[in-house]
Amino acid sequence: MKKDPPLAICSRCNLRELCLPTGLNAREMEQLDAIVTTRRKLSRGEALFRNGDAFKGLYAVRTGFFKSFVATETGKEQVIGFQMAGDIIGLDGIGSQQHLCDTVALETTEVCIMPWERLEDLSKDMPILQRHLHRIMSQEIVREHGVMLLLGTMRAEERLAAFLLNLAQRLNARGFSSSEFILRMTREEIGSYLGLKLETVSRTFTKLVDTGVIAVKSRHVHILDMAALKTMANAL
Amino acid sequence: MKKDPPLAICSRCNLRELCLPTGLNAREMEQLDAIVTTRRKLSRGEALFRNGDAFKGLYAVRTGFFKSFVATETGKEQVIGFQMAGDIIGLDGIGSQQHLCDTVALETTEVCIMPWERLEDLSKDMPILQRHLHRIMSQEIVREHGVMLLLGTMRAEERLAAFLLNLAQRLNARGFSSSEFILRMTREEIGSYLGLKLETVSRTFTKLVDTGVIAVKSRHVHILDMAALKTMANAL
DNA sequence: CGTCAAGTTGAACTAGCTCAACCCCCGTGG
DNA sequence: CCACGGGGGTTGAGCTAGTTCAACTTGACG
Repeated sequence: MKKDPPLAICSRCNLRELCLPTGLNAREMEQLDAIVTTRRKLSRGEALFRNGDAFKGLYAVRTGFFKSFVATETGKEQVIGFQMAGDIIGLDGIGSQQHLCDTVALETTEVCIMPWERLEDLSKDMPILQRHLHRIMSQEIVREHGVMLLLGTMRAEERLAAFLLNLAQRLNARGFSSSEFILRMTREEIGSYLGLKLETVSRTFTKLVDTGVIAVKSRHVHILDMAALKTMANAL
Repeated sequence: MKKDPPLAICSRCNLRELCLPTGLNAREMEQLDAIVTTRRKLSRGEALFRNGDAFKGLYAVRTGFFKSFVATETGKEQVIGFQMAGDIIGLDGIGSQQHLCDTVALETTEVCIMPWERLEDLSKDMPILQRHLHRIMSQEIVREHGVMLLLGTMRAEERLAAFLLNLAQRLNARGFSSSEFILRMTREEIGSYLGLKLETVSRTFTKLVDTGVIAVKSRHVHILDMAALKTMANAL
């Protein structure tokens, strides 16, 4: 974790449109730049924060993948999301001022740290930022509704199809191929997210391969028939 | 839907501590009162809003129960929450300025309407309100993590136990009995929320009755052994 | 008093789980 | 350079929790 005076990078960051509000003037941009004074690099398996850690601010993913999960005393774990470049992490901590889930790097990653106090402060005089924060939180709520729908009503094939589609769309929005990508998570982690056992995830993968919808080589996924995949997911 | 000049009621509302920030001075309280100019009564089955409706503001439940649910084009429905007095409804609409789920009254209800523009505006000069709004959204995110854990990892008995406990706690926080209450939703609605079929919900109820943990007479539930129920839920 | 929605219960079925064997990388150290 | 060790992945066989379908009961309300 290195610390230096304003990096003045947000204004030139290629993830700008993803994690920042649009329509800021130069002065506002400058003020925002001033907030992101710290970055942090993590390596595979390292925790960005743990359940119970004090909440200090939000994190914007610059590179790499994360997983967030909640766990019970009895050892059950539920992955609640995978975050990639441009995603904002840490919203769970705002309410109680401490984190209520774990977030761990799935590979080498880098995040920008945005101290919450300063965000709250700045948003008072910057309506665009205020609106953006509200938007991010609201969208996270909506995203979770989708996951609940998936967990509550969909069958294994539908779940996996929806998962792959979601990944594809998000990668596409970041300028990557939406039809060919590398999974950053294990079958077990996918299973935990989808409410399935890893064996079921594996079997469902081979089922999708057998029907010619995708090609899979370990973690390398190639979507061959996007339309068919969409039909299978048939539920956002 | 009746409309009259400032009802000046928040300041005297017995749900104050639930839906409003604490620590407001008289002037701030007055400003907040001025926001809630409208209330709305609904009867059983009536929709507060539907998926796609324009987002106008948040709703604070005054009396009665609601359910919110998302649905797919293919007819699948997932209940994402039940709201009772003091709960805030409508956060899903902030991001896109339109609602992305349905919310329907389960019985005769009344809500206070809080126009979003005015809330956003007022929160600029009222840090306590700003923080409160952030808190509400963050807590909703955390709540949904709990539901995801339930849907992804728990078995039928655990789900129902967790559901009943949650209801009991929330009713208790509102001054009602935590051991005896009336369910406002059908078995089917409970099932939709818990990711189970109505028959499974019914069977699980009778299982809990047979083991002496609860007594049930149609929608009337009596928790006989709170400790045992907690053990079964064993996962928040 | 009849009707209809909601709830219960039974019996057969099945999607996904469990357990277990096996394979395939890939990195490490001899 | 090769052997080996171990985490991740696949596949099979049997099992089980929960679903499905269907019959029946209960209770609220006009």
